[in-house]
Amino acid sequence: MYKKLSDEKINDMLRFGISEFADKGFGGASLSSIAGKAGISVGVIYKYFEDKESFFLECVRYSLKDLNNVLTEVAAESDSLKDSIKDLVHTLILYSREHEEENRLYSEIVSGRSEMSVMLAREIEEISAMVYTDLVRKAMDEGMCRKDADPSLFAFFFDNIFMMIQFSYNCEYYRERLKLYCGDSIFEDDERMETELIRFITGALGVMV
Amino acid sequence: MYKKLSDEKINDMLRFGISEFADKGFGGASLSSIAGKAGISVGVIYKYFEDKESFFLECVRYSLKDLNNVLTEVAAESDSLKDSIKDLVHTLILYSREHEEENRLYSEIVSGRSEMSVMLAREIEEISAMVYTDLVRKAMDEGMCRKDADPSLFAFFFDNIFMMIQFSYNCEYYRERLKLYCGDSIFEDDERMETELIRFITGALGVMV
Amino acid sequence: MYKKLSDEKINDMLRFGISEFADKGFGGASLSSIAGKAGISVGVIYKYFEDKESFFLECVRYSLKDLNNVLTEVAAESDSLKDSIKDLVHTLILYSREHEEENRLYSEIVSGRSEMSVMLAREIEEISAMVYTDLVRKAMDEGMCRKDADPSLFAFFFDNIFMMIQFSYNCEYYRERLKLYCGDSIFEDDERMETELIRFITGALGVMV
Amino acid sequence: MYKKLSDEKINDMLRFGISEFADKGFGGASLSSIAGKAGISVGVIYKYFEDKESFFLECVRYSLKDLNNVLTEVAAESDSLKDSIKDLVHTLILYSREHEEENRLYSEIVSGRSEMSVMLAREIEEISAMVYTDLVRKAMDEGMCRKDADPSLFAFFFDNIFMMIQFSYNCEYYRERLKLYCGDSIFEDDERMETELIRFITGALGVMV
DNA sequence: CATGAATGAGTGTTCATTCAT
DNA sequence: CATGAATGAACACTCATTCAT
Repeated sequence: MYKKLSDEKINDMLRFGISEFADKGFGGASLSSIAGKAGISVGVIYKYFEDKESFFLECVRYSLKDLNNVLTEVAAESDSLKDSIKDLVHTLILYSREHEEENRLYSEIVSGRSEMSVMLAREIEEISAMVYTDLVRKAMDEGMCRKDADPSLFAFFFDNIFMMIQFSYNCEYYRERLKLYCGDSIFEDDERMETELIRFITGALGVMV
Repeated sequence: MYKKLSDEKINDMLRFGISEFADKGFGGASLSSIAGKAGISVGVIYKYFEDKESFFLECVRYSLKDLNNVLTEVAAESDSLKDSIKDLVHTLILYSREHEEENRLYSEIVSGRSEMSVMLAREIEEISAMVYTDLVRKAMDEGMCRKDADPSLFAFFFDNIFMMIQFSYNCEYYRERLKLYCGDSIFEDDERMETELIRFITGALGVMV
Repeated sequence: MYKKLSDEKINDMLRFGISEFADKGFGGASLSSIAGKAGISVGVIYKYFEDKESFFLECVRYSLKDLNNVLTEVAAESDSLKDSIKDLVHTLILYSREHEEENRLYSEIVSGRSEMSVMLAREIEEISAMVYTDLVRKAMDEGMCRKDADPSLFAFFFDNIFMMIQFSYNCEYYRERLKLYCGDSIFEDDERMETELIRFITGALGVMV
Repeated sequence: MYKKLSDEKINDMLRFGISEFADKGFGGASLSSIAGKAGISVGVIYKYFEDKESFFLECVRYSLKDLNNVLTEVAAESDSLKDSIKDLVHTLILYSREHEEENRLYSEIVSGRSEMSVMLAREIEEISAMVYTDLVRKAMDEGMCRKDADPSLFAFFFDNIFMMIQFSYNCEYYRERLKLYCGDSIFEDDERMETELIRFITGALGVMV
């Protein structure tokens, strides 16, 4: 009670929010359940956020702020397209491994049907869309990959696979689906995934060796 | 799973269920609204199904039973890998265009968190997993594509892109995301999508010309 | 539970609604408290009414449908203005005595500040406004009362007193106020009230003897 | 009832309280909104008052202390009953015009159901009850009006009309009701109201000319 | 056996009230 | 002593589920 929620509690509020939204979806999540788990009162959520939607959005932002940044930073660092892909794929798999909840929340929002969807898509995907497209375009200009690609769509396809990898490590349906293709062992052999993914993408882009 | 009541009514029950679940999601859908639209009583849903979730699952099965079959049939028909890809991509885009509801429902289940995810993934994805993997394996055996591919994972990546295309034409978040890459015009230029997708996939698989 | 609320229960729902709204006002009344007292579930109120406001309005209508009708009928029955006033006053006091709850609800709505106010005023007051005005006008035409009156305003003043009498028998503040003027005994001497009220009004209207 | 804090702030607290209670009613008013507008903290309200109701009562007292005093002073000033009535009616209409907030608050309390109703009625109505009764009694003694009146009840009826006029200029329901009798124009013709009200009352009291 | 009215637990949200700061 | 963040009970309202008819 009483004075200023400790930073830790505020953090808990968001963490348990993320967890609940990731598990039950926006509609299924209950604010009082979140408050209970975080050891705060329902009212306090409304001190910090306008309503359930605002709170959800903040959870999403808090959760995903690094997600794509990590990848876009990696994309910017490497010199050649080839290295970029290698680093991206490596980071992607690591990230998928280490951010279960964030990735499940991500999967939750992409299936949402509210007006938030448009806003969130812009916020979350805009930068990576630009970065990946530039990556492809630059490689084309520099003769580092096939010349006949449509950079926007190739970047899009490429990002599609990335997105699906994240889900495939973290969301039940996707996990099971990956098992159908590769068996349980795939979850214990990240190197295999990494190698093949690099092959697939460099092949698609016609990356020069 | 069920017995009497005019077949037509049972059909309506499922069709309107599909429509409502696709539009509003599992949580947002209301059984009485569905019953109302189908011209039956709520009670009858409970005669035929255990609870909302069971009914939802049956709607999903009913809706998606052809979804991937269409693609697997196409995959089986063509002789060469190259033709298969061409036909698959063409069919995929057509299908994405013409089965809005099914695709939105598909997106609803993949993000779902029920214990049924495992069962559903098997039911829905098993055949295409096999077919695509075989397609790649056969092409490798016949020397029609690169030799160094892992057929399971390459089929998986390839199916991932297909899945994302379906969502990208039908679900809000994904649609907005595609716009970020290509602008609004992409939704009026299916040929562009088709061409580039074929290029990307044939490139990735190293399909021989 | 289960099939069709008995007519008695529906009646209870309205009666306890009236009682709660009369006691606590629109804002202060609680639908679950009403449901509890009436021995029904909250949900059932929503089966019968759109929302709290609709339910409130129905309670008001149910409660007040006779209120002014009683008076307007009396006004129509008598031949002379003098007799009308006598009968009206008599009926008014009887009614004030016998319809505690209705009168308290009436007092509740007149102090309301919602958009309902305008609608309710029209529904409840329109007929008596016309009847009383006509009563005065007719008496003027027939030379039964003073000629210099403004029939609309005289009818209005006259109805004002009627309204206040209703409140003065049923609402705490008004009751106490009446006591300040006349002492407790006034509540045990309806004849005194009746006689004086007739005198006051006939005097005001200049009724010919 | 309270002690420190700059007098100005205490004043603000009450003034904004009055305004909020008049606009939204007891239930609708929010203490933090009032505190916010008055530039104080909610806590300070609780330092000075037991709870919301006590604060409300103090607002009422502060607001209404002059309300009836104004009229009772006017009643005392004039010599003849006739002049008194003229002056009272004139002042009443002016007051109704110029004290919207106080009058709406007045209407809020009279319909209130708290245990304080009794106390408030005494505080607010006692003096005018005496003054009006004396006015009538004195006029009777002096042969300035009819002899057969019951001074208490005649004063009561007369004050009833006054109260209703106040509400009819300021409260939605009552305003609409007045419109039903006289049309919108009545709100732009105070002279008409004044003239007729004087006629009605002098008639009722049988004031000698 | 279909019906759909009734149930009641559960939701988001508000706000009077408390008391650590 | 004023502050205002935190509390939590209370509200209107929804809807999956039940079972008398």
